[in-house]
Amino acid sequence: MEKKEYKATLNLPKTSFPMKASLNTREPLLLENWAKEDLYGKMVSLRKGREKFVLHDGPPYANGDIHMGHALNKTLKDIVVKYKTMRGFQSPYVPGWDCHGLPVEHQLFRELGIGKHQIDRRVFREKARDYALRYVSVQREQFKRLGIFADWGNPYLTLDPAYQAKIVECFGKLYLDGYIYRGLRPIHWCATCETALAEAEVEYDEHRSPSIYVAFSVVSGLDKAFPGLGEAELLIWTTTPWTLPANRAVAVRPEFEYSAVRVGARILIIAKELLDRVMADIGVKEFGIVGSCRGKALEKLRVRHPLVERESPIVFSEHVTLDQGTGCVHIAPGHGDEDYQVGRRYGLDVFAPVNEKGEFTKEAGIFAGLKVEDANGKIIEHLRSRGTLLASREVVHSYPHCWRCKNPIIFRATTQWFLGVDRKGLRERALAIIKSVQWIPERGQNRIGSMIENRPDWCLSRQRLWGVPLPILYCEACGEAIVTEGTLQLIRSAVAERGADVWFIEPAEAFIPHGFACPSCGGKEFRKEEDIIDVWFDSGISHQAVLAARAELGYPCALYLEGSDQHRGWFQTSLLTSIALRGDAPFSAVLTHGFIMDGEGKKMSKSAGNVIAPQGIIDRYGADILRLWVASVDYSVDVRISEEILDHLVDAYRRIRNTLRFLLGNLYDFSPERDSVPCDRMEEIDRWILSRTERLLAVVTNAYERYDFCEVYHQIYNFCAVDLSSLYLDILKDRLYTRAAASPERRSAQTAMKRILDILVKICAPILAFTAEDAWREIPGRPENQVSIHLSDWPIRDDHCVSEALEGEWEKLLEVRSEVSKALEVARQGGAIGNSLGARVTISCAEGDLLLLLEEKEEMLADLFIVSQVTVQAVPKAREGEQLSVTVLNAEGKKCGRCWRYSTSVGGNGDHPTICSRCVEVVD
RNA sequence: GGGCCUGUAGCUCAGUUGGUUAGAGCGCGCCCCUGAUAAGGGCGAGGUGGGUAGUUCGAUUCUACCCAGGCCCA
Repeated sequence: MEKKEYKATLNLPKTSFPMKASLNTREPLLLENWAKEDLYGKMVSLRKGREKFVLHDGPPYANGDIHMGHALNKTLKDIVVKYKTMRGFQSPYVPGWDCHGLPVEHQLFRELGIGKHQIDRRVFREKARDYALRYVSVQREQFKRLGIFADWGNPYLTLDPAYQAKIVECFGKLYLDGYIYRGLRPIHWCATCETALAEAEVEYDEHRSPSIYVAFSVVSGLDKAFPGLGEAELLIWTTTPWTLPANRAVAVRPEFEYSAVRVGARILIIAKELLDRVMADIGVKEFGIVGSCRGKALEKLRVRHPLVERESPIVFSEHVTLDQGTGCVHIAPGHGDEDYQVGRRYGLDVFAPVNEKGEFTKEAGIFAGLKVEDANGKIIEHLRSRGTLLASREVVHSYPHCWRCKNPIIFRATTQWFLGVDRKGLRERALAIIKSVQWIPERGQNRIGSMIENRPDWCLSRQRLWGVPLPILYCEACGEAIVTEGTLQLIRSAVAERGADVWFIEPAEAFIPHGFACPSCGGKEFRKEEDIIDVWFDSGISHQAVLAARAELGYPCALYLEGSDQHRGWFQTSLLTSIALRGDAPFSAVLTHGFIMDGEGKKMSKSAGNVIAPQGIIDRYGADILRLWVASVDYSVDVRISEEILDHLVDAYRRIRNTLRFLLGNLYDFSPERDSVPCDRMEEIDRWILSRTERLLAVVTNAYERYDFCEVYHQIYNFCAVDLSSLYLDILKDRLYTRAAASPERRSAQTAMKRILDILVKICAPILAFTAEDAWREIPGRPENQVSIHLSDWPIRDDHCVSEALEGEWEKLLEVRSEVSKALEVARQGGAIGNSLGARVTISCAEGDLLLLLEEKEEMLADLFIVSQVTVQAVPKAREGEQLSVTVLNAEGKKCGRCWRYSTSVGGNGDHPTICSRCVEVVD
């Protein structure tokens, strides 16, 4: 027989699982196939009656294409859902979208090229609805392309009439339960957009403001603090002179020390620690301290308003600091949140003589009609003329701006509707319930806890167009707010039937029960509230509109999974409403992830030009590469992505894919029922790798349970690269290819490979959703009725082949193998050998346990080292550290033309003069 | 400015309850193979552990400050 013909007698790998993935063309075909099979539907129905694990989707905003943040978030969710499904849970996943709110309004106004007052509300709302629905469908297709399994045909949308009705219902219930109140309160207000802004709608940016020092002369009580001083002035510092007309107090800190300082003809009271800085700032070089006291002693003082004829009290506030200013802080409860809080404590008047356009009202006296920004100059002049101005300059500092129009905004007291966080002990209950929720990572508990502890009441009203109306009516006669079971019932059913637009179509009477009269004055005429509800309320009650409303889900659910910014957003709004409405948290656990950064750890932005979009990654590499990236990073902190990182993932993917391919390729003639070899009759190395594989399964399963996907990734990857590719499979080639196809040795290897493949493909499946599916379909002996790996069960651990002792021995053998490799490399570099099969290795080992082990395993060492011959030699006990030495010589005999190993038996058979005796047996 | 968080080889991650020469895989360099072949294998070189100061016999691991970056808030 010729050399070439011997090749035909080998069992070389065969598989239709291609080396080249071509994910960008292959994945869409799988998606089509999954859709045709209704895989999501099957996934849910397969687990009917099983224990539930519901991950509740936080609704992304229906605006624009999805970005990496969306991709990360949805992929993490999908990994969880796929894993839990394989574990046997019923894990339905209903996706949602947040459809109302300012972003849609902004985009739409931009597209239409008009402003808030230039369009009919009903016409605008129709357009807004179309706009949101357009992006729902854009994003839905983009999410599907990522391989996310979800109830795409039946998502939840906050603009659905049923959802809107639930918003009305929840608001109504909270109202009737006493959580909602109407109050005058300063809020962020954009005078340009003429609207209140939510906290999330405020951006901080540099702004140039006046920086002035103003004296408030003490009119009474001075003797108590500074006996005998006669007269003095409290010095304050502010960057918003326009808030001075609304001044209602001056705040100090009781524990600070205050000095009375003579400056020229006047005596100023300033916090002692800030004295030098203030004097330098107002340009005073000479001054003398004439008295000193604690802030506490200032409490009974009254001071004269610097602009108008009135008096202000001194109050205490923790927010007075020594960072800047004078230690005396001007308080305008109508124009600042902290001021408001202080004012509430002291019963101060919430005064804000500024209208919605940012102009002073007639209550502001001589400043009436001026825009507040423009009034600063006039106010400063006025102070100067009254002799109360000590210094005036300008300062550039961080200042709130409107996220839409980018103009500086103001704090302005307006009538708003609030959810009282301290009503009925809500805050305290929330703080307690937080402790019973599992936060992943744990620091999330601390984070949301301190936020809830400090958060102000929730302003629920918005002066906008696109949202659900506040279901409140007012008596025309007396202004009484009307919210009753009766009105709510009418509103709720009208909204459920016709959508929230009905509020703006029908007259107020449509929502008034027959014969109803104002309980306060008996009035019969009513008008509707014009404001809408904050969109955070929309998504915040999804636990009622979705979890509680859909039988397949259920309230509460197992997990919320969002970016860490949602500690202030959705987690909190969901928690507060859920506790108020149902008395408990809507989730058992909350998992958060970080944000996407570029390769340098900087945030992505158009202007920096470092944006990487998911669509680009999918087009170039495929969704599985993106999914693998998601799994590879530690999402508990910010994650990075760059071309370099993606390149590495492509390499890693290829390694995993080729490992699967090699396993598949060597199982083409293996029938599990017919050919499996029981564990006790397997080759030792096969038992060893099975032991390792079971260990991998245990470690990976545990990592999935902890949502530690990057551990999963590293374990799988290292197993493929190290245990399999460079070791086990490399050694196995000889046996697989050259032994008789049905020999026990080869079947033993295949039995192991089949088990490895089953496990590997399944533990990859939640991550490599597409690749695992393709590989799985190629596995021999798979039950025909299972249409998808995603409908299969998680592997059950088989302890039969697990052996600590065996793994322990092998750890030592592998150390020897590493020594042999080094020696082989030296021989190779010296040109003595090429392929390691050209070598004969002699191991000299000192007497001891290792020697005994090597002698025991001597027969298999040549296979283990992939050389032709191995001899183990005992040497006398050597010095420490020189237990082992390896000698490499050319192999004995001739190279077998079939198995390529060197053997003295080559030439021994007349019929087959070019092959070794072992191969002769196989060929004959 | 405040709260929370991050900073270990080019990359992704380990680890150290303070203790001998800080690990893995990839990438990189050199080499081998050509029966996983747009694959496979071997060897090797890479880290002042963000910086400074302190506590300690000893710090990457503890403390303070600083720098860089992130989320949230002001």
